[in-house]
Amino acid sequence: MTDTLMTIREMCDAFDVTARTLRFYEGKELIFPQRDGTRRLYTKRDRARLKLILRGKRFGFSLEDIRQLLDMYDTDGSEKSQYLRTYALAQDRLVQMENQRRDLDEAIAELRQQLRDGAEMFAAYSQARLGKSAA
Amino acid sequence: MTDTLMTIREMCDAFDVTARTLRFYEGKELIFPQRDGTRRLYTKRDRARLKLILRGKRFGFSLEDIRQLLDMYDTDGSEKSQYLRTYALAQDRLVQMENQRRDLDEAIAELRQQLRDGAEMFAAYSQARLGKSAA
DNA sequence: CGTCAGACTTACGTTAACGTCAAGCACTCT
DNA sequence: AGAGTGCTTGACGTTAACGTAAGTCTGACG
Repeated sequence: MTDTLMTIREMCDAFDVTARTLRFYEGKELIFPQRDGTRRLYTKRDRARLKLILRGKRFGFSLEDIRQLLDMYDTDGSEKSQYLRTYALAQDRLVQMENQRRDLDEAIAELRQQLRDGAEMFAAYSQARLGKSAA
Repeated sequence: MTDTLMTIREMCDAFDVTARTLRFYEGKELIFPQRDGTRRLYTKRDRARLKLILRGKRFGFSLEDIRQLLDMYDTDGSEKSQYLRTYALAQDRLVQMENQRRDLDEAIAELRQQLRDGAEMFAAYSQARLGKSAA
């Protein structure tokens, strides 16, 4: 029943991150592994936090933002202002992401148009090599 | 009829970029302003290229990618292989952007869910301060 | 003629999130 | 005991796209 503590290498394999990354996150105070002498031992709590960190990164949050958000899952329910701050943070981020998506959509549309134009421009040169589907 | 040549400051105002940015792009061989002694004078061609550079940035291209793409608009039509390269580059970038868009969608959905969950978690604490639309 | 705004060159600084050594300690196997 | 493997702590390197500061120069104005 030693499965509640994991070595750094086990963590690397489990989460597909490097040891450097885990130490880096520790330096940034995102996780707090125990020590066996000098070696790190990661608890269930560390794993939960790491999961959230990686999810946060997928959201596009900075590590500093994530450090704040982690407290949202962490606080015991008595820290209302903390909740409100992180809630606001998440909402702001959501707005940013939606804007980003809009920009991305425009860019995609514009780029598609460019590709169509470009395709016309040099169609004569490349008919033999550009994929003519089933012909 | 001096309106075909612009000073660096006029360029900054016209395109909303800093002088440093224009010099930087020149260093990267993206634009090639003339000189009046030591001062830069930007031609119509420079303006056209800058417009494309800024558009490329909106697409998320790196400046190095953009330098390649610029040749797509620039070449005289005889450089077929160049066309094909930049065409492929643009298509790759389009795929990347569509993937990015998909990731972003997922992240937005997930974050929205988190916000809903979070909202429930501390609804009791914050009913008075969270926006209750139309009381 | 003095000076003052702008432009110029050169070069180091910045930010985020790690990567990549370097050098040293702790076990373990043989 | 020697060797090897894994973990540790520094600490400097990396990338992109500029920002910023220092020092010089030049032309126009009063």
